[in-house]
Amino acid sequence: MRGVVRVLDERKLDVLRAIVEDYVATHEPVGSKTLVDRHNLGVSPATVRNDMAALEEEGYITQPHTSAGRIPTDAGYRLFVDKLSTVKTLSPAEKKAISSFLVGAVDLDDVVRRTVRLLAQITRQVAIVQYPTLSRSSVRHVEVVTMTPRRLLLVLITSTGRVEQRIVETHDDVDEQLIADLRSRLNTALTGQRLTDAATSLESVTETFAPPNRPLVAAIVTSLLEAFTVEGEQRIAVGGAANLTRYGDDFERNVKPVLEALEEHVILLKLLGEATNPQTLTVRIGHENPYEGLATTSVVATGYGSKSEALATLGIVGPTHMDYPSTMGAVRAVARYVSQILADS
Amino acid sequence: MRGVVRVLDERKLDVLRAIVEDYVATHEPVGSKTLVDRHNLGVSPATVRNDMAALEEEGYITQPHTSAGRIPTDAGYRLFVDKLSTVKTLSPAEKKAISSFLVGAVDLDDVVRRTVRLLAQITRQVAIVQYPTLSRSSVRHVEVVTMTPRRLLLVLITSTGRVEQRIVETHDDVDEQLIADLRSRLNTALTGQRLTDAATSLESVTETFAPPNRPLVAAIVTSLLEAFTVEGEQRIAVGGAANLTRYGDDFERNVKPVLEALEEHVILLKLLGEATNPQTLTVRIGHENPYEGLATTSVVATGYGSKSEALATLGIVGPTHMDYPSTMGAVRAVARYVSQILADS
DNA sequence: GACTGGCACTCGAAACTCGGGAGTGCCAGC
DNA sequence: GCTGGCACTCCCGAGTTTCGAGTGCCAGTC
Repeated sequence: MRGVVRVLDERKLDVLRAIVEDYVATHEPVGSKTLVDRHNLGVSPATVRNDMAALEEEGYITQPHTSAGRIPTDAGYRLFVDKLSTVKTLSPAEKKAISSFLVGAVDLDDVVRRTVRLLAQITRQVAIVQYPTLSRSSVRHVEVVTMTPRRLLLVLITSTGRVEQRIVETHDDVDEQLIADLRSRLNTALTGQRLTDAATSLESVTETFAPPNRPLVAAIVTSLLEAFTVEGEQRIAVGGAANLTRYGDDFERNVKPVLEALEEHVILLKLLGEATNPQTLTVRIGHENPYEGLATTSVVATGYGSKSEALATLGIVGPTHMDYPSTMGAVRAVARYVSQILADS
Repeated sequence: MRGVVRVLDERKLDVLRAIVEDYVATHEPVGSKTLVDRHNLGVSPATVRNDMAALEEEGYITQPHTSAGRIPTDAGYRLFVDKLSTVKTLSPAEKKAISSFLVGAVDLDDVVRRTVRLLAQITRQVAIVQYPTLSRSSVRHVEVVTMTPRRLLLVLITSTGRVEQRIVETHDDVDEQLIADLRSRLNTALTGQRLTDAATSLESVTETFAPPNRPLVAAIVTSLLEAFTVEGEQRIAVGGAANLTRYGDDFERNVKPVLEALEEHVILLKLLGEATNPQTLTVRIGHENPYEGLATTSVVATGYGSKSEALATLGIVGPTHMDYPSTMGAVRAVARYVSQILADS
């Protein structure tokens, strides 16, 4: 067990880096000879073999079977991401493509849709974008519309441009005058409030109404409260599932669980994790993921929103053998551009 | 060529039906012996072989290779769907499951989301649901909200409960009083109007404003017009992509084009086709589809909405060798329940 | 001590062979 | 018109062989 604490020297790290890069490019186990041929390591295959034996001992690479080349382990990728690579910055052309893709969005939905598409396209992975969190935004406007005499539609517009709707069924026909009254009182009480604080303000609104009207008002208030909290957090957009075809074979084991996970937005939220600011990239590799179906999968995510606090998270899901430097660069760049668009000019 | 017009007798049709049912169940070419064993056709394998030869001559079945069993062609499925099968009605338990799945939806988005999920679950195929078409609905309410001094949010609420949003950027700071004025005039002019007719009403609204304000009003009107038309039609929800794993192998050829098509909502809209009333089921089999990537795929779709006119279309996409009677039954049933939910009780 | 060339060994992938069996078409007979 | 019989076809899977990339180890060199 002495070997475990041994410090890996510079060249061994070079070898690991070469292995990761090669494997990512070819998706085939890489042997000592090929490695020396393709990267100019300045040493002989035999030497590389020794280094590889050491790296395997440390758990950074592994052999699919005896007498095959090596492939990186999760730990190998982790070391690569943390120490051996630098996030690639995009070319000016790519940057331009991003911004031209995002301008012209007509509303928040459109921004999110375009972002998903863009992210999927440039990373060639599955893209996931969370809608701006409600809890950090404030009330811009509340609208109450009568659909039928016994059916109301509540519309909540937040400072982030997100629009939430709720249908409320009532037992008795509602009075238009009362609705108008309610609408104005709600807006007076709520406009500008943070959603998290709005709950208390809502209660006091109820009390300003005459007792006979209380049940109706209470129903509406309850519905609004719902809109303020749980449900809203969960909205997510997914795109680029067709990129899963590039996973290679072993469809059943690799692709199926991913497709299943993509249907479960709760799982996706866990995958994306806590929102961070756009400077910080979260990378989860293989088994580090909180969902076992994605053991052959990595997630690259980051927050977006204003500089001071992140509104929500976006990222991609792809095979562990992805091109981390490029992918991370793309995710970060997209997050920054979206933040800009949302902050407006 | 005489054979082409020959009328297939009763037993040959029985044989075709048996072949389709067997192939759908096993996904393996079916031979004369197996067929006689499994279905009690009352004749010998040799006789069935003669019938099969005739059916192949007519183009309803084919052999993957010499000395293998037969599989149905697109034409075979077509005949099966048109003449040889009856749409399966759901069991009471299933019906109950459907309605309990759909009640409790909080808004239109929620209805659509739940419908997609439900449809995918009971058909075990990929489900597609189009949002209620805007053109057939009318304006319930228009809201204009100031986000920042130079940024307005338009919210359009339709009679079908659909909520459209549009962001409008202005060159100058806008006057709150003007906005309030605009809001009320817009609502007076538009509320109750069909979206298709709203365009003309909008123009007249512009003219009621003083010339200095016209540019701003025009910008808003333009944006509203957009919301009334194109973009809105295209909304679609997709779910159940994980069911694609059951397509069997030949992933590259079968699954990839489907995944790609699912990303292209324009293609999906074409696939779903014209909205019909919930009584009429549209089935497109294999090459009948307007998209060549889906040559091994069938689409079962129908309209939903009120009895008199369909609001939009929903349906499923699956391999041509699907269980048509059950699938068609499920699609029809879901469409009816959704129609009910939307029409309300 | 670190690196290298050489060498025997391992073992999966691909090519090949081959028999079994499901399925067919045809034909003569009932 | 249906049936049993029969010769024929040809895919599939199991078993076998070959091939070669890759390895670990060792003795030799700088």
